[in-house]
Amino acid sequence: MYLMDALEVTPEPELCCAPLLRSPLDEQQASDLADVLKALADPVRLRLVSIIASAESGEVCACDLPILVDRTQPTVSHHLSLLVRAGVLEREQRGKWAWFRLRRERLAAVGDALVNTG
Amino acid sequence: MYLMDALEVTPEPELCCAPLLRSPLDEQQASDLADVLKALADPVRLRLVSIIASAESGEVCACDLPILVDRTQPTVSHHLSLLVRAGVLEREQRGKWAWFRLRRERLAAVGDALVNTG
DNA sequence: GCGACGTTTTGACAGTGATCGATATGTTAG
DNA sequence: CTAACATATCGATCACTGTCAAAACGTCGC
Repeated sequence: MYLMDALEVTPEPELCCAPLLRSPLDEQQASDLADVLKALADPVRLRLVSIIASAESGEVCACDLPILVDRTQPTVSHHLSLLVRAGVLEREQRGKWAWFRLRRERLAAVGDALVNTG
Repeated sequence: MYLMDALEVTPEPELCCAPLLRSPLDEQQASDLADVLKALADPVRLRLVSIIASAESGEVCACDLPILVDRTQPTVSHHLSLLVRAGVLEREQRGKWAWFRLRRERLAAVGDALVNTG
């Protein structure tokens, strides 16, 4: 009983993003979805995501990325941190190196928000 | 035969957007997908899309939108024209009024690009 | 044609963001 | 501890964008 109340209070961890096509979004919902979309709406960041997504091991070392996207190391670092903050990437420090993995559920949730009716 | 060649030359009308997760995007693909995402990555534009998407008649008069999103009429006009240019909305002039409809195929194509593996 | 009304365009401004060089932080090897 | 290296942060610059008021454009009814 008490347990159930406690659980009731905790909002279930929505992956993100109310569905766009079901009903008019309120300002908060629109702002939340816009934040994730903004994180994705950059050519360099899209290339970073696609590179990481198609890595065989499922992860990529940050050290390889500046050459692959033709940007300086600080610029790439900045883009990666935006993607992590948006929940699209996962970061893991291993020794001196930082490795990045894709959070597919999160990307799928954004895709669903754009497509699904409810 | 000649016809088939002619058809072969004409690229089939891609709705948009190479799949993000199948292989590394080249600069052109990334730039194209980023353009559509940029058009969507704004709270006001997302609200406009969601309002139009959930209209019973399937279309909305521009005249009703400024109040609904709490922006001036020129600002709303600007956002609507961006969405039309991005292919997300369709515009139809009817007398003095401009009516807007959602292009669901296009939105679905963007969603697919984010989710599908290829 | 004229006046009223809906819409778009223009011009200006403030805020944001992508980028880089330089510097700081952090980790490992010796 | 120190030197070497990977990454993050800082500061500056430049381009872009959301916003509005004002003006231009288009369409309708008279």
